[in-house]
Amino acid sequence: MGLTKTEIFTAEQNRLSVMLKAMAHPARIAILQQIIKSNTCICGNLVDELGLAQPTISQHLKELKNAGLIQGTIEGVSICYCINPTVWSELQTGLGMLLGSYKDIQTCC
Amino acid sequence: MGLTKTEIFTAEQNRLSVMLKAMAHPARIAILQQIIKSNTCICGNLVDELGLAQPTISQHLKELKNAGLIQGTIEGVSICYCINPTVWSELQTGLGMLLGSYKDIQTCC
DNA sequence: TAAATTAATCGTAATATTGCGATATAAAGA
DNA sequence: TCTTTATATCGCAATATTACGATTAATTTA
Repeated sequence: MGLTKTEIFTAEQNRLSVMLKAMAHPARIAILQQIIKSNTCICGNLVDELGLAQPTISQHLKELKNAGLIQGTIEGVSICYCINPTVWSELQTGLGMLLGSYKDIQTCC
Repeated sequence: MGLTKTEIFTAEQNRLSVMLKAMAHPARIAILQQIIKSNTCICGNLVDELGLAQPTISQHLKELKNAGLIQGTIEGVSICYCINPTVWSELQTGLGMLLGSYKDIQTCC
């Protein structure tokens, strides 16, 4: 298989899982942190900052872009990436709902 | 390959990515929601609630347990699963740092 | 126009994930 | 003890992910 059965879940569950999967890699977490830190929008210097090859970085950027978390605009020869504010707040809302729904009161387990 | 280069990232980045990967599947999101909703700790009725086979559910539970997000205690014949409060708050902190570090002020992209 | 720079894409190898049928394990009840 | 019930594990097939060398595409500069 290797194929996720998305049809038996809600659109919200599938959407959140797509965003989480995009973030579920140390390189992509590092990329997001870099983009946020260097608020001038980072370009291809990610290859220098992280220790991964250029095609690998490019692929990780693509996945973040596919999930909608980041967006890129052409800036001359290089490309300027930044957080997509809309999707970022969608992520915050979705995660907030899930994480916040648990209240540490149960004495069950 | 298929193998993540964890050695070039920080422990925090790797740890967060492990927790996110555990959550990055609609079935596992659904399982977490069920566990939280039925605060009496859910057991094997997940198989009925979700439309997945028993071995598949068992495997998803294992991955959530491996990431530390849930814990299970034997309750007679069945097993009682619940959220691990410590790891849950670790996750909230880690995600809060990452998500909160972005301020929507940039006019860059 | 030619060279340089930057980033995407192609192709491939190694490994991981997903899903499930079949089977094993372990505790409870007859 | 034998059966039932609840889960875990094994093994497998299909697919996805990760990483990167080689190459391509696009833009800027000489």
